[in-house]
Amino acid sequence: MSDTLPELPVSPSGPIRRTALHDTLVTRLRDMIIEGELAPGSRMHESQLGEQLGVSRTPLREAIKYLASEGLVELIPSRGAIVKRFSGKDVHDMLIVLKNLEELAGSLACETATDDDIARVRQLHDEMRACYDVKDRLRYYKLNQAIHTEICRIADNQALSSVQAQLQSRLKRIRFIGHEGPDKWSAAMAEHEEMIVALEARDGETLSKVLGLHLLNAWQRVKDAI
Amino acid sequence: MSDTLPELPVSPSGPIRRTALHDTLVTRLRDMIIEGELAPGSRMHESQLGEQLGVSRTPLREAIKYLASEGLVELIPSRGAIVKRFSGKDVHDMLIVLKNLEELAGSLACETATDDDIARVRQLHDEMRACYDVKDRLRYYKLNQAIHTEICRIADNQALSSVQAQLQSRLKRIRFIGHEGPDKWSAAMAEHEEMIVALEARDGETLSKVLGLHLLNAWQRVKDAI
DNA sequence: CGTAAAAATGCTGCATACAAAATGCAAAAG
DNA sequence: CTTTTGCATTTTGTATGCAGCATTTTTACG
Repeated sequence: MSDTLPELPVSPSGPIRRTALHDTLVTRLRDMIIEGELAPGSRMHESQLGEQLGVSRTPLREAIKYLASEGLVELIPSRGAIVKRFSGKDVHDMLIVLKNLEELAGSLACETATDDDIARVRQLHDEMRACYDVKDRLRYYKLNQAIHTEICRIADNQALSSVQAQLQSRLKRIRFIGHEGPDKWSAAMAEHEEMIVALEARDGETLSKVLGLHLLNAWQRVKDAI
Repeated sequence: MSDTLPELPVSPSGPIRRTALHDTLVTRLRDMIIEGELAPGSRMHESQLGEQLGVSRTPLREAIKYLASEGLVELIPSRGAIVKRFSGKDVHDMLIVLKNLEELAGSLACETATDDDIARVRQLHDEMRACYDVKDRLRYYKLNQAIHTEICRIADNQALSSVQAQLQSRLKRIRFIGHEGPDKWSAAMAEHEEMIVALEARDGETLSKVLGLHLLNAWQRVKDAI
C-alpha cells in the first residue's frame, strides 16, 4: 500500500523533489482524516476541498481514490466519497489482526535485527519514555507508532510492513483522540519497557508475547473512545 | 483494498446497473494484471490503454491510482505507472504473512461458523475435488481461492478479510501461472481434505495448523514459478 | 394545510484541452 | 568515433467544460 514511511531525511544531494503533488495530496488528506479535520461520515466535496487545498478536482479525485483503496474513504457511486466511519467491532477486528501481525514482526525482528537496528529502537524508546515522563502525549503517540513501525521494518518483510502500516493508518485517528487515563498509560509504558528488553536480548518468543499482550490491551485502552 | 469480493451473485432484482464504471475498470485492469495480459515491469500507457478499453484517461488514471494503493502497480512520478514486479523474496514474505492471517482465520472461523457456513465450504470443497479429479486447473484454482476467502468471511472479521484479499490479489498472478506438478498438486488437495474435516469438526486448533502448513507448503509449490 | 409532483440547483462522473516534463534523435563539438 | 547539447515528439499532470444523476426547493392539487 505504498509504504507510508515517515518522511525521513530526503536524500541530501538527491534529485531535487520534482512533482510530488499526488503524494502531497494523499498525505495531506490522510492527515486531515486522522486528525479529525475531516469528520468520519462527512462527505468530501470535491470543489470545496479542491479550492481549500488550491488544486483542481482531477488530482484531488485521484488522491481520494487512492485513500479509498487504503480503506480510509468510502466511495458511493454518483454520490462521491465520505470519510469512513469505523464501528467498535471494526476497531476490535483491526486490533486482533494487528496483534497477529506484530507478534509475527516481533519474532522475525529478533532474528534479523542488527545491533544498529536495536540501538535505533532503544533510542526511540528512550525518547518516548522521556515524553511519557513529561506527559507529552502527542510526541509520545508519534514515537509509539514509530517504534512499532520500526520493528516491522527490522523484520525485513515488505508485505508485513505494508499491511501493518495500512491497519495502523486506519487506527491512527482512534488512537489520536483516545486519551487513555494515567493508569492505562502507565501500563502501556510498562509493556514497552518489556518490549525493548526482549528485543535487546533478541528473545523473539518473549517479544512476540509482549507485543501480543500490548495489542490485546490496546483494545481495553481505546474502546471507550469509540 | 475495499473488499474485492468475488463477483458473486449480483442481487438478482437489485438496483439495475448503478454507475459502476470505476469498479468495472479497476476489476478489468486487475484481471489484466493477474492474467499476465499486462506484463510485470511493463509501463501502462494511459492513452493506449484508454483507447483499448474505450474510456478516456481520467477514469483510467483513477483506477490506476486505486490499484497502486492496492500494491499491484507502482507509480513513478512524471513517468507513469508500471505493473509491479514481485521478487521471490516478496512472494515469500507475502506467503509468510498470509500464513499467519489464515491461521487466525481458521481459529476464528471454527468459533463463528454456522452449519450453513460449513455446508457452503463443504460444497466448494467437493466441487474443487471434482475439478482436481478431472484436472480442471482453472476452476480448481478459482474454487481454491473461494474456499480461503470464504473461511475469512466466516471468521467475521472485516479487517482480516480485507487484508487477506489484498495479499491474495497480489499473489494471484504467481499462482495463476504456477503449474505445480501432479505430486505437489495432490499434496495440496490432501491438505484441503484435512482442512474441511477440521472445519466440520469445528476444531480450530487443527484447522489453524493445517492452514499454516498449507501456506508454508505453498512456497515450495510456487517458488519455481518466479 | 399537507402531500406529491416537478422544476431548479448542485454535485459527481467522464471527456477534452492545455501545460509541463521526459524521452528519443540528430547534429555538432571534442 | 564518442559524447554532449539542443530540438522535436511523446507522455504525463492538471485544469476546465459538459452531461447525467441526486437532492432540494418550489408549486400545484387534494
